[in-house]
Amino acid sequence: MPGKRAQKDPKTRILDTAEKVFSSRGFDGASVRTIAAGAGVNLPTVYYYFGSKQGLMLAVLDRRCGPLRQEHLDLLARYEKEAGGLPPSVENVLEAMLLPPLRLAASKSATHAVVMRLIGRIMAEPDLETQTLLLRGHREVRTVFEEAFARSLPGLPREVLLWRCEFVWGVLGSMLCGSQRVSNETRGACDPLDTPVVMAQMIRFLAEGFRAPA
Amino acid sequence: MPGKRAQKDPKTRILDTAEKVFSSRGFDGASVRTIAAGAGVNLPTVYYYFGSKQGLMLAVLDRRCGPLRQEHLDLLARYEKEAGGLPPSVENVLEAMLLPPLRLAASKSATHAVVMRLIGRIMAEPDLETQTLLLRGHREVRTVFEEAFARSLPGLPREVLLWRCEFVWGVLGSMLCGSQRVSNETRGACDPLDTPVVMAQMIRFLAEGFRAPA
DNA sequence: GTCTATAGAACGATAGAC
DNA sequence: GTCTATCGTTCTATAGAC
Repeated sequence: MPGKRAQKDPKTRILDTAEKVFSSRGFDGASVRTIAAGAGVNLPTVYYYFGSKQGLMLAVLDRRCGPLRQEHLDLLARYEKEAGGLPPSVENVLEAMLLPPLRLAASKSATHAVVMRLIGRIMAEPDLETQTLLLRGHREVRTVFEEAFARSLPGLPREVLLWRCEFVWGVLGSMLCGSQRVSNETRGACDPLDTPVVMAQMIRFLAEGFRAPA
Repeated sequence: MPGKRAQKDPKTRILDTAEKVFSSRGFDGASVRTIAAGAGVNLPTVYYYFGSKQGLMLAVLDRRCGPLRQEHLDLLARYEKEAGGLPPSVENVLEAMLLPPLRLAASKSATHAVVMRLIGRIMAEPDLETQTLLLRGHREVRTVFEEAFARSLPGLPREVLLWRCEFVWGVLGSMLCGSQRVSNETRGACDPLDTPVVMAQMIRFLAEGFRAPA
């Protein structure tokens, strides 16, 4: 263990800074130089640890995606268990889907907050190849929730279910990357970083949508 | 009028190319040089007509936003008239909100198609000032639909209505800028460029959400 | 209005000393 | 592992001839 007040190691400082800068400027808008300066290291240090700008971006995502996926799965497992054999309610599945990212986005520790805006932004990533690469860790979670909804709504045709899952990911992404915009345009009436409120509003709205007849 | 088969004027060619390039690469990822080359003009010609990269982006948006807003208003007015004094159904308001951009996005004439992806992408624009500038033409349309929903759902508290409008714009944006992603991830089962299908799916889902009790 | 040429700065990435 | 220095490229934007 390092000294009582030692700075974090350079690799961590670079990741912390990178997720802030990528989050606020986007991948193209961020520069490795800015990240290096913010982390208090020299430019080649970034390349020593991460090889390239894209490698850095992937490392930023990988650091958060594991824990986030685990939160998703744990929450879903808890509701499945509470339902005891029966499928959990649509509301509960939605909560397992939405709460972990929204809670992270609203986290007061800025280092957790920004990466969620980043994830929202990836959904609008221009380059399809890059986007696919960045979303590779998302596929498993997608599938898990597709199946959870299928159990909760056994009558719903597969195609309709897929559409509705996409709608939910779309709303989530727009709340994650557009929290400032939403707050601005509603003159403060709606703040996506107010987790309890946004959760309640989203779940009520989306649950009814999911239950609409096909 | 120019000759029978004369090329369009340079200004138009630049705008056509710019909306393609901005749309596929994003604002930061696009370069003025690429746009100039694609339009068959030299680099300074772009600056002669549009002054700066941001000026070009604004011109690209302005060219489409007027007609699009008009489509929104015309469609809404038609449904208001058809309802004859009564408020139109939530489904009709949703259609007036969603159809013009989705139809444009699916347009076979590529020059109309791309700008819709671009509009979706603006919702994820990193810089808040730029985003506000780019969305300035959107405010009037936002307000019009807020009021239309308020008439169709008179019992709904204002705050809840604002949240639900944001959810709809969020879903729309994600379908506009993420059509390739959605199509990929559902292995072709859901194609946001299939206008009749996506309209039917969205309206059914979102209308029920809107009608959920507060 | 459209061109050649280029300024001036920032970029991603690397070589090589220590 | 971390540094200085820099390569080679690309960028936005402009000066000035025609």
